[in-house]
Amino acid sequence: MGKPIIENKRWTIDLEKKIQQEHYSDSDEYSKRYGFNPDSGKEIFVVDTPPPYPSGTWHIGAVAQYSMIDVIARSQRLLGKEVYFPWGVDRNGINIEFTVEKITGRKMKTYDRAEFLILCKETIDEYTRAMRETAARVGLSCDFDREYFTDSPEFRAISQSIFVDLFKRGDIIEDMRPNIYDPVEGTTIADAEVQRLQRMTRLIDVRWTTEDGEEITISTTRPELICACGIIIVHPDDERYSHLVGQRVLLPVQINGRSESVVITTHSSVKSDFGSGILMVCSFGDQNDVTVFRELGLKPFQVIDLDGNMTSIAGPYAGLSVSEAREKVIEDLQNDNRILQIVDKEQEVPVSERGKNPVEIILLKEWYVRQTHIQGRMRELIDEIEFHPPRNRQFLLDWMDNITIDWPISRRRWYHTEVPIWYSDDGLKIVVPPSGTYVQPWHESPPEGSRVLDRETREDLGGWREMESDLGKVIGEEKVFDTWMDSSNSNLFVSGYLNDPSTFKNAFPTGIRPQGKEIVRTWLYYTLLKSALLFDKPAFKHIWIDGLGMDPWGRKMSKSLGNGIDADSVLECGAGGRTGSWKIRGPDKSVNLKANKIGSECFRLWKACDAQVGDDFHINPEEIEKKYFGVLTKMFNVCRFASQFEVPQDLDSAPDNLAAEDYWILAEFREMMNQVHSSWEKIDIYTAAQSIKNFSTGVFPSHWLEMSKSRLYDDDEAANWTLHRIVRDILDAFTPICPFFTHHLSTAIYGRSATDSDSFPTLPDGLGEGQKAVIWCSRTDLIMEFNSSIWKMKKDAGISLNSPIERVDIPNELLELADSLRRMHRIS
RNA sequence: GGGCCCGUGGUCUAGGGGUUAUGACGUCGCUUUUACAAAGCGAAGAUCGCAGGUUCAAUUCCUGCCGGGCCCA
Repeated sequence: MGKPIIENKRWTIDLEKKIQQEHYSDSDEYSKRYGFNPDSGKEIFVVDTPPPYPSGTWHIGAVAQYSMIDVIARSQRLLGKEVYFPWGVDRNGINIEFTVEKITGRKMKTYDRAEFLILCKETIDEYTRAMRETAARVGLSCDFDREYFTDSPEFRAISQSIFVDLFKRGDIIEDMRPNIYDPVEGTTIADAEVQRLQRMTRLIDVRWTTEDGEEITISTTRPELICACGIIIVHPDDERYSHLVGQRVLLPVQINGRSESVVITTHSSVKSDFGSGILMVCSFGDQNDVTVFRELGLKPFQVIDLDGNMTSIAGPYAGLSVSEAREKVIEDLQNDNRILQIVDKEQEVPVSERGKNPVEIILLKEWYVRQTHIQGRMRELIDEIEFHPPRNRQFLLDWMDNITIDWPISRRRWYHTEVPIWYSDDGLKIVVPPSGTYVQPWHESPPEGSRVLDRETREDLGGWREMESDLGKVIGEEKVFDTWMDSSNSNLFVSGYLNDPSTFKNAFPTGIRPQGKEIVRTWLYYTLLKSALLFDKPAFKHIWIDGLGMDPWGRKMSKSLGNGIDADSVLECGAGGRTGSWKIRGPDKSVNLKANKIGSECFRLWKACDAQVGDDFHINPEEIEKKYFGVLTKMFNVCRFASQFEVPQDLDSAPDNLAAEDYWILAEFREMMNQVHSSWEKIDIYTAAQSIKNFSTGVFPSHWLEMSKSRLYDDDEAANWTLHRIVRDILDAFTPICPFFTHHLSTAIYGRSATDSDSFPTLPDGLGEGQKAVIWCSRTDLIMEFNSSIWKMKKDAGISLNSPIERVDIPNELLELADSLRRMHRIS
């Protein structure tokens, strides 16, 4: 026994930052510790880290989620697996295009394409750096040496290779189909990117006239689409209109180059009680129009062009924008005395998620991934995957229930992966690049090794070099991929697909996909789709779907609500003596939250302990400190206490003179550690965290330690062994949650970092297990009750805890502990 | 309109057909026992959202309602 090796009296944020900096500063040591070595011979476990999108500051909810992904990675290392925890950054997409447009005040399409791409790259590089700093600050143990960007040639080459592969198999097709289109941004978008906003619109009752001269009323919010009307429908059971079925009706507006009348028929999609109960079906007002056109085999009219203007079919309205045309049509109808009434009505308008522009459904030639044919098989494959928590599987199944059309993957944007295709002069053949080569067809020719395919049959016709002269002037495709087309390859990329086939064999299906529930319908679904199409396999072994970070009142954090919390402010709270304070707009009034010290370790401990996976969690810095910093202080002091006693030479085998209380606590300890071990195996962070926390701040220090102090001070070998064995093992078991904390303590006391531990610590065989251990565990409650009763007795008697006390009977079951209990409480 | 989640002391949270209903924070009281007052121990504090139903027995299961949240249409 001597002075404690641990000098500080408590854990501090400055100490934490110092350890953190040391931890990341030596990159050799870092990669030895956390780098991925596919040849280690251990079981490979790949984490398909969600590549964050750099867009300024990192949302605290996301940082909290990432810290838990790190807990998963570290716990799997502790279980002896070869973990690949990649660090990827998702940099493709319309977001960065918008950012550059905003910074420069110029729309993308006024730039030269190459020049604009450079601007995007420079801007996103800055954000990328800031993000990596936060990643280190919160303790992520990613393999930063293998950092990947989704806009890198290597990543994009994979996306393009997969595209070519799926094209050859017939799973990617091009077709002229109704597409959801954002006319302001000039691009197609997918169903998953459509959002609905409540807006006031005018519902207009228009008088139409049949061939027989009968007048009928049709209500519409889109009178400018009358020129695209393909058919008029009524409900088959609606007797008011049964006499009209089969008649033709004249369009009440002027048109050009199409029939001036349409036929009336029946369709069950009509709601008879909406408006007059007669519905005009136009190409295309909404998704139902698309369905009716398809079901009835009608030929759609292309009345809106790519700029959102009316085409020649609209006759006098040609060239006007959609909204101008609407006003003009209303005015003309009014002059014609064809408007019966106009009612203001609240309506849900579909808008694009990114640009918030009202979208149109128009006919476009686009690329699609076929998906409707494989839904059944996907369900079978999804059944093989373990979900955490199981109930969150439902989000995915619900989304899949609603899939009725193929996935449009081409976009008319720029900072994305290019569709890797060139078209022959006659348009009948296409040229595709060789696997592994990234191409930009809009400004370059097909590279060496490209192949020529029949555009229709997909048959390989030969090498590009040999056939070049027959193809005429090839034209590069200008369109790009939807960003999900890239990000849905993340698991394949990190598992070694195409780049490292031997690793891929062992690493796929990918170990785990951790993500938030808000992107189940996109990132998760599309990834599963890819694996189903390419390999007929599930993409993952485990899927971990966490809830969302909310403000302290349970509302989503957002700029408009003014309730956001910056991640760095929480991680830096307490550093250099600076406290944290947050002014947050609550439901009623603004509230000031204050905290003195939080940091990464406390933050991670909070997230691990406070909410089960899948539940939304409230982020309140005040509570994080209040509830969890004390836990760190307590555990720190237990270690500090232990550090004053010399560490036994041999911690692997127990001395044979263990006292009864040692057997007891080792039994409790073994049970707790079994619980933690199986929790780490089940990816149950919450239970592991709670188990460690409860044992090491509760029964262990308050009962065993107090009971054993006198033996420890007397240099009792058994007590000393028990103390150090438990403390050392706890640090190992706890290291996934608080890596810097355990690294510091274990290095100081035991000369080796808990973060390096690659096997879950287990007590020597026989110790703390078996029949006797079960009996000891059954006595734990009694031991704690007995101790409490003495403490209470002394308190009631008004004497201090180290005062002697007389005439106390020790319960029969605890007679083996009698000596220790007497010494602990000074019972005479 | 649909799916899912949530409603338990002042606040947050665990549990789950029969318990004395778990723990944390806060409050109050007591205590500086050779680790820890940024601590320990103890106490007070809950008709487990509301209304029905099933049951010998409901906080727990079922139905409906109310309130909050997320996603979708």
